[in-house]
Amino acid sequence: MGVSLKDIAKRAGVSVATVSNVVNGYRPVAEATRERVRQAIDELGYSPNLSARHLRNGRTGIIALAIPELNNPYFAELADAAIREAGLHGYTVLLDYTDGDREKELLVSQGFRAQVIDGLILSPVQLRRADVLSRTSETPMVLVGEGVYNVPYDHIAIDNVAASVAAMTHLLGLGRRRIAFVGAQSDVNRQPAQLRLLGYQEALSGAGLSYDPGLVVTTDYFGRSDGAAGLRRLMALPEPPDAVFAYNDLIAIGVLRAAVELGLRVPDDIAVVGFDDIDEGRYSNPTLTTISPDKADIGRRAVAALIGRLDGSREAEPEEVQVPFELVTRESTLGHPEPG
Amino acid sequence: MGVSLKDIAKRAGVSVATVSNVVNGYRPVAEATRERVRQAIDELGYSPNLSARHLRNGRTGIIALAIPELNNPYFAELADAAIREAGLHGYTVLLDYTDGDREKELLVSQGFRAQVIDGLILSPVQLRRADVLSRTSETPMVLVGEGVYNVPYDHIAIDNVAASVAAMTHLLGLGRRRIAFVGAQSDVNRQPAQLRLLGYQEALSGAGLSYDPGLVVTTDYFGRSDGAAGLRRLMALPEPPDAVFAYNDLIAIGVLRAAVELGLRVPDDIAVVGFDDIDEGRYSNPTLTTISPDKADIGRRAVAALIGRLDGSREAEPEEVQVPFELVTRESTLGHPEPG
DNA sequence: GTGAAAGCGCTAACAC
DNA sequence: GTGTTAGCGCTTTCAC
Repeated sequence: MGVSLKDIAKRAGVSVATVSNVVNGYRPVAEATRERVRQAIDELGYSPNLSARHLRNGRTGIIALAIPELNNPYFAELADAAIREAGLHGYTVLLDYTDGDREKELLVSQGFRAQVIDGLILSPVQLRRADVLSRTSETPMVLVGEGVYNVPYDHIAIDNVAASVAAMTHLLGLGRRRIAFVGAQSDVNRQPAQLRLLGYQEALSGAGLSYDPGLVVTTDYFGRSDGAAGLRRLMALPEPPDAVFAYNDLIAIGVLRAAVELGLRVPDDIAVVGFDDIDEGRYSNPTLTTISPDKADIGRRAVAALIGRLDGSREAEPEEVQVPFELVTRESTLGHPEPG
Repeated sequence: MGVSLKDIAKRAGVSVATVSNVVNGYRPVAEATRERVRQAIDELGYSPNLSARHLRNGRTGIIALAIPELNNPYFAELADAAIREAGLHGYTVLLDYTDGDREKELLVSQGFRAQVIDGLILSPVQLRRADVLSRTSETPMVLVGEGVYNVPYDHIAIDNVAASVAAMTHLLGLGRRRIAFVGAQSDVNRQPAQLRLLGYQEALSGAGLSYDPGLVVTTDYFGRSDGAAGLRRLMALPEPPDAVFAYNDLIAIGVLRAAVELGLRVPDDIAVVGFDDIDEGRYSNPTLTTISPDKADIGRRAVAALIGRLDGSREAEPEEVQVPFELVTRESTLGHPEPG
């Protein structure tokens, strides 16, 4: 199985306990002894067997990040940040997929994998508040995103309602009056969609506009194709919209694409705002105005909070951590710059 | 530490060996006994401790997938497929980042993490053949992508030269004669870029065209911004190109964006072909003609090959597995359909 | 400052 | 078909 503590101990002429102490530094070891052990380790090329260590002390050094999917650049960026931050603390990240499926989210939160991981960061999509409250697993957990509020777990997210209002205010300020929302979910438990829709409604009523349910498009999922299909439906209305606020950037990009296919000019005929600020929107034609949550910050804070719980340095009550966001204005609402 | 085999054994009134056999099914167990054990497991909520199992049999059930980055949708899709396939076989995937950095690729291939993982799938970018040949780690490894050839490891990839020729043949067939290549790498060790460039050159000479090094743009990396910068440089030439073959889709999308900014019509003024067939290219404006490797197949086969090595079912000599590819033609070479 | 030894939970060889 | 037990590599308590 490779080199073990015992091998080193034999080589250095000391006990395994001493080698362990050199490796971990829990107890002082005489300088000369330490040196001999060091040398033996170098010569034999020892590295600790993590399974044995875990079996002993109940830790694996692995945390799980459970997200709906990786194909969505938003989660890819989030995962990226989380993995880097975890690495800084000596933790390894295991990615888990939920497919945005309630059963899988439940499974993950209930401690499927609990034997392998020290803690869990979950980005729930369908999970209900009651599901979280009735969780029995003792594995520390941190929530990210909009899934669930008011539960006894650290929760890292932006203020979705405020962000949506900001997006809408921008559109309203540009004089748009028939603003559609694409990406509502038929499933009432798809929380994030609810919050963004709420912001949409608040902004409308704040501007003295009435809420027209016909302008709210429900989608099955939140991909590019959903956005494209959404715009097609909207443009078939007797009174089509002059702007779209999309649940996320992927949907918005689908809208942009459908606009081209329908021969519409963006933003002249229809302005578009997305949500997430994925890289793709910086190079789309036209470029995409969007809400930019600080994704790296979310990943970092989630990992930091979880590790704080793991090592006991974070003992305060679970916290709702709000991460900053920004409205990034680009061509899909402001128009193209002069070519050249 | 949670429920152990011993707890179940006590509850069911049998030995731990029997419980183990019920759980793992290595040896037959009488139906009645099995039932009692099953019940005890359900009541107490047992799940095996993987660290202990690993300590015993030297397996963790975890394989690592080391890729340059997740932000690139190509790798996100690949990872997605690999993770799903691994799950089917009861394996969990640990994602590792190399940042396309030779040092990190070396570290990974040399068995950093070796204690945690049973095997490794590596997508090398900078690693040299000699690096791979001098590898000492005994952790089974499978290579994916174009990094390195002729090494004693299973290697899953498409035929990059043939794919590049296919892309070029398409452009040549459309009558393009000044075709640029964007995404060559100054570092000669960036293998994939070399192969695609080779295909580019072969196709040119096959068409009786001379190779103009001025039409080959070297980029630092292979992102959207590199593509945009590349096109700007090309269009500043005295004799600008009438087509671009991009090293990958991200670069191609940067090219599409820069074309808009420069006031060029695609494909009328300049046709564009990418490589990878990421989702993004299906919804870009214009949509992107590209080479479509079967990414899911690559992920699946890599995992299957690795697991075959792990469980001993794959004993043949290491193999170069060629995965099919396809040329997908879209608007960036064929032009827009009529709006409506 | 150092060593001996127990035991974490599991599998597999061996005995019955 | 079932039970007993050694031992995987490690940390940690208790002695010295």
